[in-house]
Amino acid sequence: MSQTTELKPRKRPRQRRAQATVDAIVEATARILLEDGYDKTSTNRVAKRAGVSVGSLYQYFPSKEALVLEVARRHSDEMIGVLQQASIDLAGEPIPQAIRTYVKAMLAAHAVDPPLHKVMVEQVLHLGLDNIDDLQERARTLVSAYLTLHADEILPKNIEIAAFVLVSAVESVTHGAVLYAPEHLDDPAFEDELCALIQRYLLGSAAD
Amino acid sequence: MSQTTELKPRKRPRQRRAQATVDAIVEATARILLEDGYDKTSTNRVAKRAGVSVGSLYQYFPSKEALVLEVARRHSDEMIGVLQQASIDLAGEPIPQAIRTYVKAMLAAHAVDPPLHKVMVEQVLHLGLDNIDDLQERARTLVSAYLTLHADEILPKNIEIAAFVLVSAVESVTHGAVLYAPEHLDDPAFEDELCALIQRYLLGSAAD
Amino acid sequence: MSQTTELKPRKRPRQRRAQATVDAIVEATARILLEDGYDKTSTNRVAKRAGVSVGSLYQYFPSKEALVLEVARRHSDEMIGVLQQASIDLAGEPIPQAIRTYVKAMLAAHAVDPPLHKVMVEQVLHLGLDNIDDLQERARTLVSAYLTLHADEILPKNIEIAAFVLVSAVESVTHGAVLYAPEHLDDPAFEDELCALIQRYLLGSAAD
Amino acid sequence: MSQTTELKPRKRPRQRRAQATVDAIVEATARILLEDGYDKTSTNRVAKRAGVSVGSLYQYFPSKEALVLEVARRHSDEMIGVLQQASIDLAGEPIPQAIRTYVKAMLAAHAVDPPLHKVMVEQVLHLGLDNIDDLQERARTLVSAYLTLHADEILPKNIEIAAFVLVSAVESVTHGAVLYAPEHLDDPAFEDELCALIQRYLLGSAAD
DNA sequence: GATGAATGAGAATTCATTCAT
DNA sequence: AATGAATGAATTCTCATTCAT
Repeated sequence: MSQTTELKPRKRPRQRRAQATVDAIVEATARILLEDGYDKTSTNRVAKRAGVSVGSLYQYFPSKEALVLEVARRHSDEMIGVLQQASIDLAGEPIPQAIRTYVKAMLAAHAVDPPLHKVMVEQVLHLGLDNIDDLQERARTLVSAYLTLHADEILPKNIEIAAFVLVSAVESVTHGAVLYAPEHLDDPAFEDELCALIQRYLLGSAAD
Repeated sequence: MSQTTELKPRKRPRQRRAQATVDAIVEATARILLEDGYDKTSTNRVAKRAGVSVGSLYQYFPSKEALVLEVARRHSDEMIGVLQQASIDLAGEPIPQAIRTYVKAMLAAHAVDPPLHKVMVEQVLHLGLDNIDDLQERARTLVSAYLTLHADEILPKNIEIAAFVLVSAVESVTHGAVLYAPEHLDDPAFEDELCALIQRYLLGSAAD
Repeated sequence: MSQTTELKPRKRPRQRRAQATVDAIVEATARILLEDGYDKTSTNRVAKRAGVSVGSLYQYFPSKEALVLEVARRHSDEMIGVLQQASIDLAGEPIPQAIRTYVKAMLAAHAVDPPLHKVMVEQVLHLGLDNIDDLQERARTLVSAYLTLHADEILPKNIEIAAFVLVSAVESVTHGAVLYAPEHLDDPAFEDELCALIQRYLLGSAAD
Repeated sequence: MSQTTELKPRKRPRQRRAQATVDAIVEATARILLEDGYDKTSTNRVAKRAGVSVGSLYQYFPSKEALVLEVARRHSDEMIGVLQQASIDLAGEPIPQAIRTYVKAMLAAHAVDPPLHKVMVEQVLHLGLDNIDDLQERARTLVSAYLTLHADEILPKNIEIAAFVLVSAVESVTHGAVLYAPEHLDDPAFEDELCALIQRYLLGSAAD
C-alpha cells in the first residue's frame, strides 16, 4: 500500500491545444470512473474516450493513479470551494445561524456532484489519497476556530473532541444521505434535524 | 460495477480437514489484505500462503471476490454479534442508559479488529459488498424500534430521520476515530461526548 | 546500467512437462536471438515460438533479461565444460604440449556454437552478464596456476601480468577468428601460429 | 539485425549556430549513453539534455541509431587519429622500436576516452556498426605492410596470419586492460610485457 | 480431492518519429 | 529553422482461472 508511483501531473500544458487535451483526458476519466469503476478504468480506454492517444495521456500524467488523483483533486477543490465560501459568512454569525450556515454548506458541498463523490469514496479511497479527508480537515479547523471563540457559550468543554464529533457527525450524516438516501437531501426536515443535532449538542435544548 | 461473478462460497466443506483448509485460506487472505491491500492480493499468493494449491482455493471459492467477501462477511458477523448482544440489554433500559449501552456497543464493535476494518473500508468497499452497511442497517432497525417505543419522551418528531441521523452520527464518529484518531477510542471523555451528543439530541439539555 | 530486475530463474520445474516447457522456451529464445538479435526478441514472440503462453514463460523467468541470461549461461557452461576437460590433461604436461592443449581447448570452446557465441557477444554483452567473462576468468586461474608451477622455466617474471596477457591474447585471437575470419578456424597454420605466439612469449625461440 | 533505418547524418549544418546545435546533441548523447546505457538513451531525453527540441534533433539525424553512430564515429576517429600519427613514425623504424611505437600507440588510442570506449563496446556493438572494427582493420593494414617490408627478418612465414594474430593480440590485451584492469594501463611493466609478446613472436628471444 | 502447470486476455507504459504551428 | 504536442505500435508483465494428471 506504499506509494512508489509518481502521483503529480507530469508537465503543465503550455499551449492552448495541450490544455484542451488535458481537460479531455480528465473528463473522460471521470466519465469512465462513473460508468465502470476504478478497476475497469484503463488508461487506453480513457485515451480513446478522450479522443487522444495513450501517449498524450502519459505526457501529462505519469501513471493511472496520478490521473485518477487529478479527478479527485478537481472534485475535492470544488467541494472545498463551497465550504470556503461559507466559512467567510460563518465567522461573524451567532451560534444558531452559524450552525445553519455550516449545515447548508456541507449539504451544498456534497451536492456538487453526488455520483462522482460516491465513486471517489467507493472506488478511489484505496489509493490513499488525502483529498477526501481534506474536506474534513478543513472543516475541523474551521469549526475548531469558531468554537474556541465561543467557548463560554457552549456546553462541551473539550473543544478538540467537540470539533471532531461535530464535523464527523455532520459529514457522515450528509455523506450517508448522499450515498444511500438521496431523497433526504431535498427534505428540509432533514436539514432541520441536522441543525437540531448540533444545536442541542452545543447549547442544550434551551435554544429550541 | 455490476456483479457478474459468482460471490457465494462454492461448497460447504464437509470434512474437518476441509474446514481447516477453508479457514487457512480465509485467514491467509485477511493477512495479505492487511499487508498489501486488495490489488496485490492475488489468488495464487493466497493459496501459497495458506499452504494449499490454487486449485484447492477454487474448489471452495468461485472467484477472488467471493474470497474477499468471505473475509468481509466474517468480520462483519463479528461486529454484528457485538451489537446484537447489546440490543438485548438495551431494549428494557431507560433512554440515558440505553444511549450509553448503544455507544459502548458501537465502540466495541469497531474495536473488534480495527486494522482489518480499515482495510475492509479502504480496500474492499469498491466491491459493492453490502456487508459493511449491514451493521448500519441493523443498527437503524434497532434504534428505530427503540425510539418508536419511547416516542413521547424524545424531542425529534420524525423517527425515521432521527434514527438515520443518530445511527449515521455515531457510526461515523466511531468510524472516524478508528481510522484517523485511534487515541480517542480509549478516552472515556470521547465516549462521554458521544453520549452527550445523542442525549441532548433526543432529550435536550435537561438530562445534563 | 544498474540491475534492478530479477535475473535468476523463478522456479525449478518439477514435473517432466514443465521441464520440457522450460527447454522449449530457452531454445526458442536462442533461435530468435540468432535470427533477429536482442532488441527484436520479445517475450511474446519467444512464447509463441516455443509453443507456450507468455504466462508460462513468466512462470519460469522473471524477466526478459533472465531469459536471455539463461541462454547465455547454458552456452557459457558448454564452453567452460570444454576448457575444464582440457585443464585436467594440461596440468601434467610439459610446456610446449600444454600450450598445444590449451590452444586446442580454446579453439574447441569457441567452436561449440560460433553463431550463438557471436550473438552473445554482440547482442547480449550490454546486459552486464559476467558469464562471458567467466570463461576468461577460469582460463586465467588455470594458466596462472600452471605458470606458477613452471615459473623457473619461463621468461616472464610477473606471472599475473603474463597470465593476463596470454589469456587475453589467445581469447581475442580465437574470438576474432570466430567473429570475423572463421576460415582461420580450420586452418592448422592458424593454430600453429597461436601456439608459436605463446611458446616464444614464454620460452623464447629456443623451442623452435 | 538488418539495417533498414537511415544511418547517415541528415544534412550538414551550414550555419555556425547549427553546428553548435549538432555538437550539443552529440555530446548530450554521449553523456546519457555513459550514464545510463543505450536502452535508456531516448531521443526525447537527448534533445532535452542538449537544450533543443526533438524536432531539431530529427532535422540533423534521421534516427536514433544514426545519432549513436555519430558518437561512435567521432570516438573512433579520435582513436584512429592516434594510430595514424604513429603509423608515420613507425614506417621507418627497426623492428624493436617499431613494436614499441605500435604498442604505445594502441595504449594511447585506448586511453582517449576509456569510459566512452567501454560504452561503445558494451552498449553499442549490437547496432552492427563497423566503426569499432575500423581501428583493427587499419591496424591490420599498417602491420601487414610493415611486416611485408621486413618479411625476411621475422619468424612467421604467413604474413596475413601473423598480422591478424598480432593485431588481435595487442588489441585485445589493451582492450581487456581498459575494460577490466585499468590499473595495468599505467604500469610500464604491462607495456613491456606486451612488447615482449610481440617481439618474441616476430624475432624469437634473440632480441632479449 | 488435491496439485500446480498452463493459459491468454488485457493492463500499464515507453519511445521513436511526425507534423501543425 | 525550431518547437513540442501528439501519435500509436509495440513491449513487458500480471493474474484470475482452468484442467490434465
